[in-house]
Amino acid sequence: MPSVASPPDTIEPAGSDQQPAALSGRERLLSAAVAQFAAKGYVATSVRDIVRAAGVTAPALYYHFGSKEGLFLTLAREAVARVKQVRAEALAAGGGPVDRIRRLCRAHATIRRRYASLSWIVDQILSGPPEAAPAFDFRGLARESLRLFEDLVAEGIAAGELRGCSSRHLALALMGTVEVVVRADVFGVADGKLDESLEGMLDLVLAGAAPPPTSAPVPAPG
Amino acid sequence: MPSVASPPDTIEPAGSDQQPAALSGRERLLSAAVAQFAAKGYVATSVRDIVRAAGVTAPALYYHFGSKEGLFLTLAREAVARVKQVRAEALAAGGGPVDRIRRLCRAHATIRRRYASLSWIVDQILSGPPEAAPAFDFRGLARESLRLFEDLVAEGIAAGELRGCSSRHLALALMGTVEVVVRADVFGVADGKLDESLEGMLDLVLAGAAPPPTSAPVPAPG
DNA sequence: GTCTATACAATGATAGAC
DNA sequence: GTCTATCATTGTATAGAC
Repeated sequence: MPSVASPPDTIEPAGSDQQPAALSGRERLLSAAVAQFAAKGYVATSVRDIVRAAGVTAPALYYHFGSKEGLFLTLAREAVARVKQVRAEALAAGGGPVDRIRRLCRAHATIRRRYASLSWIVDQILSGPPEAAPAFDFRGLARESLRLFEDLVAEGIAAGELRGCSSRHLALALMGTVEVVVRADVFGVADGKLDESLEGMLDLVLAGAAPPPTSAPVPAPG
Repeated sequence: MPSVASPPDTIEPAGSDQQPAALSGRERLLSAAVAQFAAKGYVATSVRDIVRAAGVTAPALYYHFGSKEGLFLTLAREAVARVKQVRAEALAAGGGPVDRIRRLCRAHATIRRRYASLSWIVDQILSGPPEAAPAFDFRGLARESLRLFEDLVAEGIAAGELRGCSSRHLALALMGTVEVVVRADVFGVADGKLDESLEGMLDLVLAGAAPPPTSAPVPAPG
């Protein structure tokens, strides 16, 4: 019974691309597939490419995953699981709504950089319409994220940490912030400046939603 | 001598997908290719798909563009030209720095929705790394856009329309705003609300960079 | 669970007639 | 400038031995 993510880091081990021969064929296939899909896209990656990189032969792939698409879907499910996990962790840490908003942004940005290959694969499907890859509902994940931000914003408004504004608009702006940091290399932003850029953008966006400096501030309800 | 974009709207005519039989084979090929590339991605689109949709045969494609890649590059060059043109128009209209910033954002968002297919093809190459499509330097275009926003922001700060803040960070936040509007469908935002969303987000982000309401405001230098 | 060997469809591209 | 016919290659996938 195939269960994903049992080994600590099947997918995308830190750094180089050699695979410890100790890994099973199945694991080597998963690992090789992320790299190949990310580098060339789903369609452009052939089964031959994957099995060669994994050091196994084609029938091994079909034995474990049934098809190229099956392998992809396994990867996709793992990606979703990781996002949900990171989300939960970021929220569990507590703090005020704005603190949690910032943490959630950082968490999103971090996981998308840490698992850049997986993340790109997801993007491929999200932005790119059908047939570019097997059907998989990543949109649900995106909508969930937006909803999460909206709820946090609403909470922040209720708590007086944010001024009354459209929670939808602020939530979208926050997601845009994360989006742009993740694709920052496209704009020529140095890797070392990504954290700084994210914080700077968050400062700006959240400043736009800061409550007006009234003479009688509302520190906490009640 | 192949020259692109001579006819008013070779690429992506409004609405449906029928092609007026009056168009030349070359034009029909271009038009069909955008649609197909956008729908399935570069690699997943076969030469046969394109020529069938264009109502011509394979040798016609090779006669005009030399290869599938050549056809793609022709499209890519046209996309870049359109972006530069729209940019120029948005800036030429004059007004204060903040006005031009807003116009530039709207222009970016509009053109990317108007030429959604072309735009998606560009994204495919921008976000997705090599081999997913022929090499083409769209990054230069993205960097140019960022630079443009930075300059406008700097100008806005100098003019007192914006408070002193990192022009890089504000520029990135603005690009994120556009980015998120373009991909708004991913988050389940209704098409009819895109304009409203963009304006709302711009209000928020620009509010975060608004100059402090000093007792002695600085309406204009000198 | 992994291999060798192979089936068979689809691909990008071309030769040469008109 | 467009066609018919075709090539070599690569694609996904499988049968059957070990």
